[in-house]
Amino acid sequence: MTESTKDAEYLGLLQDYYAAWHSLPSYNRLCEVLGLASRSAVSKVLNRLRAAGFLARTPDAMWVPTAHFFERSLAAFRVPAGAPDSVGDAGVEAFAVDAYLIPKPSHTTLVPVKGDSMIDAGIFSGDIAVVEQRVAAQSGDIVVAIVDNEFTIKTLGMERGKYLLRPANPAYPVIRPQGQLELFGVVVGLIRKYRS
Amino acid sequence: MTESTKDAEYLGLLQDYYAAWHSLPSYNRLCEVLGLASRSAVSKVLNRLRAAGFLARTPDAMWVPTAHFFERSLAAFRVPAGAPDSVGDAGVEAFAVDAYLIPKPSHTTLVPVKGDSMIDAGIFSGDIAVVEQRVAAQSGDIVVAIVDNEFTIKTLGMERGKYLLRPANPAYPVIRPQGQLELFGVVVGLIRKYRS
DNA sequence: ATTGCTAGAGAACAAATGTTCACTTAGCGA
DNA sequence: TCGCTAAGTGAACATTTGTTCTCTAGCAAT
Repeated sequence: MTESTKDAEYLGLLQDYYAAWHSLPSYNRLCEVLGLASRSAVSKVLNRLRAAGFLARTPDAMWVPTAHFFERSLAAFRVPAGAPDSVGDAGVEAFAVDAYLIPKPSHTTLVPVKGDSMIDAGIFSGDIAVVEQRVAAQSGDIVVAIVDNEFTIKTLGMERGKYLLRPANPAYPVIRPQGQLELFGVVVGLIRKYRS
Repeated sequence: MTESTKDAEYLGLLQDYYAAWHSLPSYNRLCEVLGLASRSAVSKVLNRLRAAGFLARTPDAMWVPTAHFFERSLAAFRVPAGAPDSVGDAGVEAFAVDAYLIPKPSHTTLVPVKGDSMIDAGIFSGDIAVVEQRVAAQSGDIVVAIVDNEFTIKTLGMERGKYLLRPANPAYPVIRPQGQLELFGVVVGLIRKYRS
């Protein structure tokens, strides 16, 4: 928060570069991007930005952006009546969405929601559920189970040591699976799009 | 496309690493991440993934992910009871979360939702609204307006030629702004994240 | 079997990497 | 005006980088 005006500018340049390439450039390229002549200056800038919390390093000493690095778009939100139109750069916030919702891409599937059995949980037909494929889940999780060869989204409940699937809509019955419950995954996020 | 099973696995490992660190690792680290012993093997894997369209290179020859890299698998509607596992499976198509939700990044802001005035519309406190900044909206749109210097999300309605803001919760009153309605934008999408 | 093909191992290489120095410059307060 | 501090320069350095080469093991088709 104490980063100087200059460093804020450097941060902006970095964010723009990242938005364009989804990666941070090498020192040599950073010289051009930041408008610096020496790599040692680049080194100092990076360390300052790390101190300010915008960058971090992997165990292999690679520079990586932190959550703060992507925060800018959200930061604009408590703006009073003025015009928060300084939204500036594209890509950044879009990219944050993906990272925000999908921490484990390779185990994640997007499942379209059909039906209104979960409306009381704010899950509507047409929404897209972000599902992390797992074998285990806890009571209370919203899960995707396979019932009668169809995906179904319900809240996982437990009754006398047996799992059951609870809809969030009084018009639907609780499902008590006979035998093993076929669990596809756990709903970790939700995506909805309005109009076209 | 035609990438082998093994490459699909490599891609998954890369995607997970990227999700965790927001950058691609160096060759040495890639050896560990991919479970390979030689950097030359890593090189070949990367080139194969580039041929498949998942990776690209910057002008500086750095490896960067492409749009394809961020596509998630969208489960087909009615997957039969089997296991619809990873990438190449039938019934699973690619889906880019960012492009889906945010077609116009430069006019789009993410606004955290506070309060429960829209619960009946499935918009909960803690959700994040995808807001496209516009001056005009239609009756029936869910909009972000500025009332008393605060963002508020409501359904835009019209009554005798005047705009009003309708909550989706009977416990809240309809807002009839005096004078000009200060419109921030239109809610075009919604993002929700469950637990950890 | 034999052939061909691909994935991966391993070594060697020049080139680029990131860090650390000592040095210069600019801004600021006393 | 004098220092002091912080930002940036430029060179030097050992490491690491990514590429290329050859070589081997496994697999499929014949």
